[in-house]
Amino acid sequence: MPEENQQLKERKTLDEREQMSELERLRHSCAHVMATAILRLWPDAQFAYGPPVENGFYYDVELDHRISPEDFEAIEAEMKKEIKANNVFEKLVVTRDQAIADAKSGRLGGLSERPDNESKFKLDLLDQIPEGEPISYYRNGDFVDLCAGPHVMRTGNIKAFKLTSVASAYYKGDENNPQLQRIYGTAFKNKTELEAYFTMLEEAKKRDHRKLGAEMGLYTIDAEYTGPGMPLWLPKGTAIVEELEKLAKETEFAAGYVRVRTPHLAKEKMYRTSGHLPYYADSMFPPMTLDELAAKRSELVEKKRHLWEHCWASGAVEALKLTSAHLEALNPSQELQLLERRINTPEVEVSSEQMGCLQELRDVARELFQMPLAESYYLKAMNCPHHHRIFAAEPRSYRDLPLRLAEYGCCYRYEQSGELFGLMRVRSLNMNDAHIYCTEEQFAEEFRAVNDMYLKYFRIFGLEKYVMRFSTHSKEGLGKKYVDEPELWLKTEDMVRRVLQESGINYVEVANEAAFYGPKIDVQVWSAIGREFTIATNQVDFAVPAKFGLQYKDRDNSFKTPLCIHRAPLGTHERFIGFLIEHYAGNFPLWLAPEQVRVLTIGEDEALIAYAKGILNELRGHQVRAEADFSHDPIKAKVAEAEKARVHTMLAIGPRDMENGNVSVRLHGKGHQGAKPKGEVVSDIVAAIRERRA
RNA sequence: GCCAGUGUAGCUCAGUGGUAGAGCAACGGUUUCGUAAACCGUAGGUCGUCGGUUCGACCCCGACCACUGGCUCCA
Repeated sequence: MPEENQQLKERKTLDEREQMSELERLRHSCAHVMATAILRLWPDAQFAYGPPVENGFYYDVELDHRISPEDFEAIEAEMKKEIKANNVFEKLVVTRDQAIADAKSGRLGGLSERPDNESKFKLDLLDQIPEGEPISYYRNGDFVDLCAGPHVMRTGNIKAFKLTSVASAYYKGDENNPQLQRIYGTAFKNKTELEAYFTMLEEAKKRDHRKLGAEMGLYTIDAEYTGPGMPLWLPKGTAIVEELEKLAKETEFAAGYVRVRTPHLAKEKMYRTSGHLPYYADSMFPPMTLDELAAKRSELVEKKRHLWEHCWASGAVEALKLTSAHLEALNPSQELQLLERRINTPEVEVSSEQMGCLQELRDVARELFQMPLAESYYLKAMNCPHHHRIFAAEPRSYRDLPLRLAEYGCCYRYEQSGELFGLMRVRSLNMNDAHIYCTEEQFAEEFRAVNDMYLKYFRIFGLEKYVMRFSTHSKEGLGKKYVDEPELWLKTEDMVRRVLQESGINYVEVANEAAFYGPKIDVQVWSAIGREFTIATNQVDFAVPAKFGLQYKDRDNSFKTPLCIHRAPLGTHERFIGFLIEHYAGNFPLWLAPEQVRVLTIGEDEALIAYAKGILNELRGHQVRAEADFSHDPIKAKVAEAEKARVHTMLAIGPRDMENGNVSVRLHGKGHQGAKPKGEVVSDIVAAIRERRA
């Protein structure tokens, strides 16, 4: 099934291919033109896949020469020649035998036949084309490629294109396959659209959370001392973190959640029991092994080895009728038992010297056996097992359910080094986590309530576009990728599907991407500039509570295992704030702004400063994050600095304001709002924060 | 983890096989001013780290680290 899915994704049906938009045709055609150009420069190149993608196209190529952006100019120049030649994209339908012969001659994905350089990827692709499906080539000039099309009419139709980047990719996405160079480019109907696209990219760059995060002093990543992927939250960033926590705590409290706190570490047994270790050990930090007796232990092991040797030499072991093969198979407990038994069996005849040696050996073996074992602790990569143990901490009745345990717990995941990305992919993460334990009857309602909470958050943050990706299991993965409970899977997935349908949530179903313990829902949202983010996840767990033996006593006095819903609507602080930075372009609404208000004085009159301080203190008394700028700079400079720092509200105070009991208000990015009575301004600010106004 | 690219002051960037430069920020002073930047001065860098080549390396070479673009992964 995984392979099948992969292929479905890569190999569109002919019908689907006919659906290609005009822009996709153009881009796919541009990929052929790029291949043509690359072959002019490096005739040995072997091509694999070259599809259009969301923002352009790519072509995967195998080539000894490492293509770098410095080569783009030359490739683009060759592409321009091919475009200027205005060759027709000509479709040729061939027989399978013909295609195989052409691939073997190196003709497919080439400018001519290439003896000793067969079109190996094309041969493999041919193999995947189902019997009976027509096989076609597309030819432009000398370049002939195995391709189902469709294409634009002529190479000259490509009016605006640009190569953008080079990356590597495994053939068919499988790391066991050869690694190919993937050359990315994009193409548009005309130059204006191409330029608009690059302008949009520039915009996105300006909103990049890494750039804004540094500029605004929200967080820093100290790879040298703290470690890569482990952000340090600076005071300004912490202000945002804590606002989000406050929002989550208030929302969850109102929805009947209770809060818990759990340690960052747990013994190996925790993750053995939960079943996470076999699946995720690689993405956890390696365990810390606590063994205070390590030195003593190795000393005893050494001593025991010597004693065994001595016993062998003295013949004591033969007297016990033991072979070395026999001994090697023993574990410490068996070893000890065996020694005890033989020593205490009267009919075994050994000399007193031999007996002394055996007894000494037995004593060492016993001491070793009785020593406490080393303990391994893992940094927690998820909160669920800890919460399960809280569930297990006391007897539970059906009257206690649903039990909703919430925690803003810090987890640690050993993400692959190449995977780290600003705040979006980190190794230390704070999750807005909660686990809801409920009965099967309660499940639908609980699940619906969780979804409602997501929608509520979307409104607060002004997220208009979202989709919930509902991931289900595959039969083939049962017992491998997924716990082997076919009926429970189907039943639970049905429940989830029904709730999604009934509550009119926008969702898509994706096969084969569930968590190992149950179906999951990933929440995708789109930022203000239309970039997609997966911010949250919501999972059903029908397996792990049973592994921990979690039970509640039902009405009929029988014990039952609860269902568990894992949910994290705000995902991790890290990713969510990274998303918000881009979404708001760093211009946070008042309630989230790190610096909500800055009081700016005009002039340095003592009475004026005192008046300004009064306002500052009043705001702080209301828990408003307010700062002051009483420096010597002219007001123009103070305003410029505050605007640059993205302070939400600037209160300028000069002699005129003081005389009238006013302050003059300026909003970041919105300019001067005029002077208003002091009290009115303060209560407005406080109300806007309380209501979390956009 | 894999492939490729990048690494000069807190930030944005110049620069050269022969002792490192600018603007902004910082600090000190002058300026007393009404909504995006008054003026003068001072200080700030083992040019990512470690090795190699060289009379001499920030520059050339190698390894490592980090970041970036992808791939793979994502409880």
